[in-house]
Amino acid sequence: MSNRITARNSAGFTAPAGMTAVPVVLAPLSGRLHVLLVPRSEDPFAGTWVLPGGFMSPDERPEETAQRKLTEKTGVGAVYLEQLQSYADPDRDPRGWIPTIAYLALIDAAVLRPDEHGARWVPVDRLPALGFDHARIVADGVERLRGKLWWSNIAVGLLPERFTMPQARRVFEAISGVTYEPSNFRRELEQSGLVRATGRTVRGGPGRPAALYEFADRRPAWSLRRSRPPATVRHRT
Amino acid sequence: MSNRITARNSAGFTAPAGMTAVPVVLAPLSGRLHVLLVPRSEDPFAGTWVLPGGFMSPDERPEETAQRKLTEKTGVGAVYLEQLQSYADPDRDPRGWIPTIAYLALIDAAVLRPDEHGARWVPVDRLPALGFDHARIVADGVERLRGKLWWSNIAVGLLPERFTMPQARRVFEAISGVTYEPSNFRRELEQSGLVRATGRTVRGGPGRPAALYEFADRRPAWSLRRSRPPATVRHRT
DNA sequence: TAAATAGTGTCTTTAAGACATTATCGC
DNA sequence: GCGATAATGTCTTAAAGACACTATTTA
Repeated sequence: MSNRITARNSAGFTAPAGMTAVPVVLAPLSGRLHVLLVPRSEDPFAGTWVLPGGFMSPDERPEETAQRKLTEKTGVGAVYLEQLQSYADPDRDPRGWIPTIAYLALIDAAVLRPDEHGARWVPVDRLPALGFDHARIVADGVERLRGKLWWSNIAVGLLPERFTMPQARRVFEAISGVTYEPSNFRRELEQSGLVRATGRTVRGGPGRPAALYEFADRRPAWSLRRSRPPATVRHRT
Repeated sequence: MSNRITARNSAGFTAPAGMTAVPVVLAPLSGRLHVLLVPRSEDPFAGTWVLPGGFMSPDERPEETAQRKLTEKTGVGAVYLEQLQSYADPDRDPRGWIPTIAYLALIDAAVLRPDEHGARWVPVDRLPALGFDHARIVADGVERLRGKLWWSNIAVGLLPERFTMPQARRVFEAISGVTYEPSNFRRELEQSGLVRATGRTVRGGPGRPAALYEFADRRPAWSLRRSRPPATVRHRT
């Protein structure tokens, strides 16, 4: 027996049963990259963890759906939201033909709040079994974040407005899973053209005060670093 | 008056009126990057040029739709097909709520055939007015291709199975719009780890015969070149 | 003043830029 | 042998790797 939801449009053709949007919310927590999951109470996949997505309404742009679902589950807006990709195989959802558009959503680690609504932060390398094709979607989100980390200002979403080099370094390390040599890290990030010193410093614990930096542009942007497709012709006789 | 198509699912909710897939078929032709367009005869946008997409059926994976539409229009299969992204704003299609998934499709310049079915190759920097949001989709496709050119083996889709360095160089130049210095081009492409010499050569016109290369892997892969996120810690006491 | 943390300077290594030179064809 | 095209070699320049060292804080 199949109790799949079906749909038909006013021209008589079969239509998708619905359309969903899911944010893959990532944040570095205690040195490791985490993803925000919610428990699923209904079938299918009751009892598993899933991404906090939901159905789009016909008057909503998909980013709005992703943003709305995120806010409902965490109370925060995403600092950074970009489309990941769509998953539309006919059998990806047992309920019927329901394509989904996945979004990568990044929020400042500082504004994270303890779980409400049962939502939970889970390390991306320790995922439980997820419902639907959400494990694949999380993997795609992590890959995108890692891939763009040094080539764009995507980290805007993961750092506060002003931050120190060591702070940025710890965030980058949590995402990439490697340990950077501090002085080279500083040089690379400065040379990337993505950040600039504010001239201010912070002190707190022991040690020399750290200089505060900010992103030159908080809108999505690519790194200015020139590494580097092959040389173009300059002088040729 | 609105004659938009609407749809409702068996659970009583509004559903998308349909779902489409569109391939952005790119190929270098006579030194310039071209995109495959078809004339649109029906409203909306009758008389404009559009991408050769079409409606998905409920039992079809979206890549299959994109591939099928491509074959219907050109008679060839894509060598390379990757999802670009989705466009799902409620008002993107005057006919109704019809999200679309766009695909980047690359085909070997050698198997291109003269236009059939009225399809036409148009230089991407000389586009006429396109219907729907297809101008934006083409731009996104071109950007993706350019962005991945040196960092992946995406050029697999644009070159024959065996190719010479000058041949590859001309293809790369058509895509990026710059002129590469031949010997450095060779060095970079060899060092990328993406291609290897076959040991064979071709002769034809005048001049020294060119060595034939092939891609080490024809499946999607990233370049091995190490350029380069900052150094990781090696020796620390 | 010691421990802790942040920041600077610099030498080495590697990759890219810019050619000049050499090799091998068809005519 | 000559023009045409492909391939190799090499010197210069720039960026990344690998630290040692200096600067400021709190306890």
